[in-house]
Amino acid sequence: MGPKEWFPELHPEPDGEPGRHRYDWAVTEPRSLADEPIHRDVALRLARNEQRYTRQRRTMVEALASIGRPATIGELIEAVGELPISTAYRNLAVLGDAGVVRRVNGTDEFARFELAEEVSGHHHHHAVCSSCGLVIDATSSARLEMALAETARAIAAENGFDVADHRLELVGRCLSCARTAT
Amino acid sequence: MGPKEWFPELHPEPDGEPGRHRYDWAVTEPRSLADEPIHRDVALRLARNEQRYTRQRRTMVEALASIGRPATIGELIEAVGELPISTAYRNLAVLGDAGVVRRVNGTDEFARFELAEEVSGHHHHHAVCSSCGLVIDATSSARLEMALAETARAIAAENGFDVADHRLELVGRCLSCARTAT
DNA sequence: GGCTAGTTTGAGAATCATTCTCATGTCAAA
DNA sequence: TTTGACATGAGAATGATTCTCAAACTAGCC
Repeated sequence: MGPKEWFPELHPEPDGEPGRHRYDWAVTEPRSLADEPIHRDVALRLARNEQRYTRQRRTMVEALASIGRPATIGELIEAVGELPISTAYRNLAVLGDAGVVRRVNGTDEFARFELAEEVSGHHHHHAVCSSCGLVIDATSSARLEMALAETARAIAAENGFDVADHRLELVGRCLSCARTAT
Repeated sequence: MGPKEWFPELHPEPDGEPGRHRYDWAVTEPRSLADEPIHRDVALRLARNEQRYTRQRRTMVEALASIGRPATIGELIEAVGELPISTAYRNLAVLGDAGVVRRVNGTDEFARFELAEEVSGHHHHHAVCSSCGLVIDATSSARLEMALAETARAIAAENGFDVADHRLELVGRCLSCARTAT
């Protein structure tokens, strides 16, 4: 198919370098790659899987961190700005394998993604809006968390299931949908 | 277009009635329609939505009840025997609107369906296998259930979310996958 | 009994989120 | 700089779910 134009309108050739294009996802800034603890952690987890922490992936991690709740693919792409769908899904899969992001199933048909608790350092549960599908983080006190863990442990013992984790899901109406009657 | 053959190989014309076909979903047994409490309840809920409790739908409800855990479309079809996919999805939607069945999201890409707790009378939570996606019911003692409800209530209060329900999900390995290493 | 209106069904087409393909660009290490 | 391995982007493919519509059914009326 010959040398077709590849993303030319978004990334024109830099001046003085004909034939060479600029790519946002190039890993060209070693200085700032690990200047934040979270990025250092992500880079380490990716390295364990022999994966690179490219600029694209860093942008995605930062977008997920800034959104602060499980984000759909659309929300993630919007937050990042330029992000092809195929790359978004592929990198989410890579980050998922590395234990950096976790996939969250809500009530609608859209998958949502959030930073894993081990990366964000933010243990939480989820409140799901049964009307619009919005998922927000729900934190709890240490006392409540202990009761919940104890409950989960006992339920697991009663049912003979090899439980590694537990998740509490609160189903109801988000503030926006609660305002709009029915 | 024209009068094409419609499902002829599965439901041949009954003897002596040329031109007439037999359909499994026909509502032709009023006697046994409501002879069980659960069927009476389901019929009532469907009637509230101006929907009929056809034989197909009753078969689906019975299959869901007998499976005893959230079932995938494939499992449901297998349990029923003859059940077109389109009819299965449509009736699950109808039963869902009537509050008879509930959709359960597991860890894999398959939606699962179970009888609503109001119909089955069986309050429970779910244990999800992170390996194969199997979802089984997990019951808990009254004491644990109270602690869990209290926890959910407090978390909801802390986060200002209009919570109507809560669900606990235990993630781990099912017995079958725990046996098979890795 | 038959007739009519509205409902349910089944097969296949359509939808659409997600995954896959592959040519091309980029990185890291000699 | 060369080379091999990995990352990317556009589009095609996949596949669960939903939609379409003609045909078959039920309920209610005569």
